[in-house]
Parts: sequence; structure tokens; C-alpha cells
Amino acid sequence: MAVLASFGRDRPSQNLSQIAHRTGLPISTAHRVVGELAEWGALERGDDGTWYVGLRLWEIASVCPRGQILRDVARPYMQDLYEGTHENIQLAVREGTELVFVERIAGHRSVDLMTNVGDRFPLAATGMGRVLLAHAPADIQDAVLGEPLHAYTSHTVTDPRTLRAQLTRIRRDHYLVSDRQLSETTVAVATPVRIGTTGPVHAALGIVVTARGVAAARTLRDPLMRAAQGISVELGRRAGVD
Amino acid sequence: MAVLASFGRDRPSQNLSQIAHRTGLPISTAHRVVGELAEWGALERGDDGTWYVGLRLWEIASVCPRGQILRDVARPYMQDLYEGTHENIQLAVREGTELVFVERIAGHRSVDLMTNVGDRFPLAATGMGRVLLAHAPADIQDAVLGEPLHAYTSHTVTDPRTLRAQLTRIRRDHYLVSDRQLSETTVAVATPVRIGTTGPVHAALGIVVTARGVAAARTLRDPLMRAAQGISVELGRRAGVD
DNA sequence: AGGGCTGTTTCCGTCAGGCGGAAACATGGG
DNA sequence: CCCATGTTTCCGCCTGACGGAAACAGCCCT
Repeated sequence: MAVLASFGRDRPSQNLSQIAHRTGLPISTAHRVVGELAEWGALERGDDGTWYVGLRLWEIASVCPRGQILRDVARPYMQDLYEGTHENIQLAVREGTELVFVERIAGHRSVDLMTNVGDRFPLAATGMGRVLLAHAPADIQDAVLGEPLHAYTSHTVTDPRTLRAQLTRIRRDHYLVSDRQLSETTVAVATPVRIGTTGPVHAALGIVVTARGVAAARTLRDPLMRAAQGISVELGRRAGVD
Repeated sequence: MAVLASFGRDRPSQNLSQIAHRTGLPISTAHRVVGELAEWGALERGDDGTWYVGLRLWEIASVCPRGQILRDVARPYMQDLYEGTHENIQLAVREGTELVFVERIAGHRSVDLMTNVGDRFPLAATGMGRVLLAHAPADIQDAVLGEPLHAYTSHTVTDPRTLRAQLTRIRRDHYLVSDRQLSETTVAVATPVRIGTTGPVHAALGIVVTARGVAAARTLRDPLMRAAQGISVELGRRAGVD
């Protein structure tokens, strides 16, 4: 299990010694574990002898309800949204005090972001994260606001009181324009996705554009919120609520 | 490990007893294993007490080179292709004698297919599978052609000799129009994706349309092959070949 | 209320199979 | 040719996984 955990975005493929070193396991033990995982298909071996994550894991993960089902429902809406805007469309869920990207649509024309599906960020770091934070349980909010907030850019809100006020505003307005909080060159609009029209917040939908101004982002608000609405309703229908 | 394998598309969430029964493990053992997996994040528990695949697994799987990296590269091309056609765009790789879908783009307008990301099919069953089969090692081809071929529709090619001839034609033409082989209502165009312009075949790209005729599918051939070409070149560039 | 039923959780003594040190093996560069 | 680095195999020890059993928790039906 530790062996699987040693694979990350930064280290997509590694040799036996690296795995043993990273997990703290003796080489012979790592050798056996890797062999078992490989036999099952969770790991595969490249031509150069290094190990990488195999398709079996991909297959299992594809039935992850918080990933795949959400994706299946959201994808067509995101797709349509993309065609109307040609900007980066992103979908994320919360896990603990972190945000995890589960889907993204981007063609060749849109901004190149540093984020990928599967990536994690602190909730406070991104617009979508703040939307999720605004609707998270109190203990999660306290945990995030209790820690010092990292300033990614000169615009990042780092004062807990300001952030708390922003969370209140998000709950009132049902959307957020996040101006150069994570990167100096991007502005994001984000809005919650619920299960049904009034159910719990399940995910956040967002559009990321170049920082040519908040005004441009605002024009994207309505199509974004309409798409989120559509996803919410369909999720509710599938879950049998509303 | 058997516990993870017990989760499939047909069984996305199950309670402890079901897991124990499916894996053949005693309940107490299943209970412990599930607990460990849950603590790590590989499994999560729903409100109804059932277990489902968690986001940690999703995260690990997202660094699967045969899935994610391929997807990251192919996505924008598939996206552009979708916008030009508004048909189902699919990407698949081969694993053993099976085809695994790794990506799909479809908006609201396109046909509803029975296939999902992560699904597996026999290589001979689909157009994309036959493209992969045409470029698979000889032992794989022999294994597939040695078994009796299942007739999914009245049009399915089941004669090994005919299929072998088709494989030869695929290698010559670099594409295949597959007419109602898996379903009576769909026609597919498929073409290989290589690593670099002359490297090994790494995946298959395909478009699936309603069976309004082979002619319609043919018009999609050129944009499809251009997209596959683009993906191949970019994969090659990333892999440092060509 | 009571009892039966289904599913979950905890407990604990046993012992198989995982563990890892060490040595053999493989590769490749100086 | 030798040494460095990484991989694979071997095997004896011992620990922590195993699973039977019992307690626990809901839920439905009478």
C-alpha cells in the first residue's frame, strides 16, 4: 500500500531501489510487494525496467463514485460550456481540507494551467476550493482558518477574517470571482454543484481565464451557474432526491 | 487486493458482507482489510454504510502513464475533433487480448453508447480493438484468432480468415471503417496512435456514429487521421523519439 | 415488548507466511 | 578486469495476520 502511495505526479515511474527508499521498506520486501502488485496489474514495468502505475488501478478507480459518476454526469455540461466559452472548465471535489480536481476540459486555445486531474491543493488556495470551503462542515473551516494561509501571489487573501467574510459572501451569492489568488496570471469564476437543487454541495465547477481582468470573468458567471445548475439537477435525479 | 478487485462497473458500492462473499474472505478478515483500505483512502463509506472506491485510488491512478499521460496529450486533439464533428470521440489502449477505453468526449448531442472509460472489450469486438489487434504482437493475434469469435450482430465478422485479411488491410490503409460489428445501430471509424510518426502503436482513436451509413463515417476519416497524427507526434516529442 | 434475523464490530489464541539479512547474479562504466 | 549499482533468489525466524466465536446493533414481524 505504501508502495502505491510512493507513486505521485512528481514520480510517475521509479525503479525498485527508489521505491524501497521512498517507502522505507527493505529492498527484498519491496521486490516481493512490487511483484505481487505487478501480477495483479496494479503496476507495470517499462522497457527501461522502471515501474509505473498499471491499467488495472485505472480500471478500479474508474468506478470511484466521487470521480467517475460525477464526471459522467458533468462531462456533457462542461463540454457544452467549453464550446460556448473556449476557456478552461474545471470540476473539483473536497477531501478533508484539500481540493481534488476530478475533471477538466481544455482545447488548444485555452490557457495552459499548472493543474491536472488528480492534483490536490489546499482549499484556501483556489477559487473553487473556497467555494467548497464555504459549504464545508464547521470543523473543516476552523481547521483551514486556524492554520496560517500561504500567500501564493501578492493578491492572495491571507487574513482569516477577510477570508471568513468571503466565505459568507459565497454562500449568499452562490459564486465567487477569484482574482489572481493562486497565480499572477489567472482569474477564476467558481460556483457550487449540489445534489439536487437544494441538496448538499458535492463539488465545485469553475472557469479559469487569463488575468485580463475581473470584468471578463464576470461575463462567464451566468453560463457557468447554468451549467452547475444542470449538473446539480441531474445528480439529484440520479440520487433520487428532489 | 482481492477486495479492490471485487469492485467493478456492475458493483460500484457494496456492504461488508457482499465484499466478504465475493472475495471468499471470512467476514472478520474482510472487515480488517476494508478498514485498512479505508484508512488509507482507497475506500470510502457512504451514508448507507456501503463501501465504494475512494479518491486516493483515483489520485494514484491519475498518474498511470498509459492512462493519464496519453489522455493529457490526446485530450485537446480529441476536443478539437469533437467540435468539428459533434460525434463520439474515443481513445483506447490494448491490454493483453482486451481493449480498455481511456478517454471519451461526448456532448449532449451525440449518440449514447454503452461504453465508459475503464471498460474492457475483446479486441475483435470493436473497430478500435481491431486496429490495436492489427498492430499487436503475433502471439496476441494468434490467441485472439484461435478462439471462436463472438457474433454480436448479424454483421459481425466471425471468420478468422476474413478477420486476418481485415487486419492486413488496416496495416496498409492506417484506418478502418467498422460497420455494425458490436451494435446494430453504430458505425465506427478507427485509426492507430503511435509514439512518434513511425514508432510503435500505442493506442487507437475512433469516432462512433449512428448507423446511418458507412458513407457518413468515411467523411470523418480525414479529420480523425489528422488528429491521431497530431497526438502521435506530440507523444513522440514527449518520449524523445523521432 | 419480545424474539428472530441480518449485518457489523470486537476479541484473542494460534501458526502460517511475510519479513528482511545476506549472498548470488546481472549490468555497465571506467 | 574490477568495482559500483541495481536486481533476484534463498531461507530461517518470529510476528502480526487470520478467522472462529461471541458480543453488539438495527430492523422487521408477530
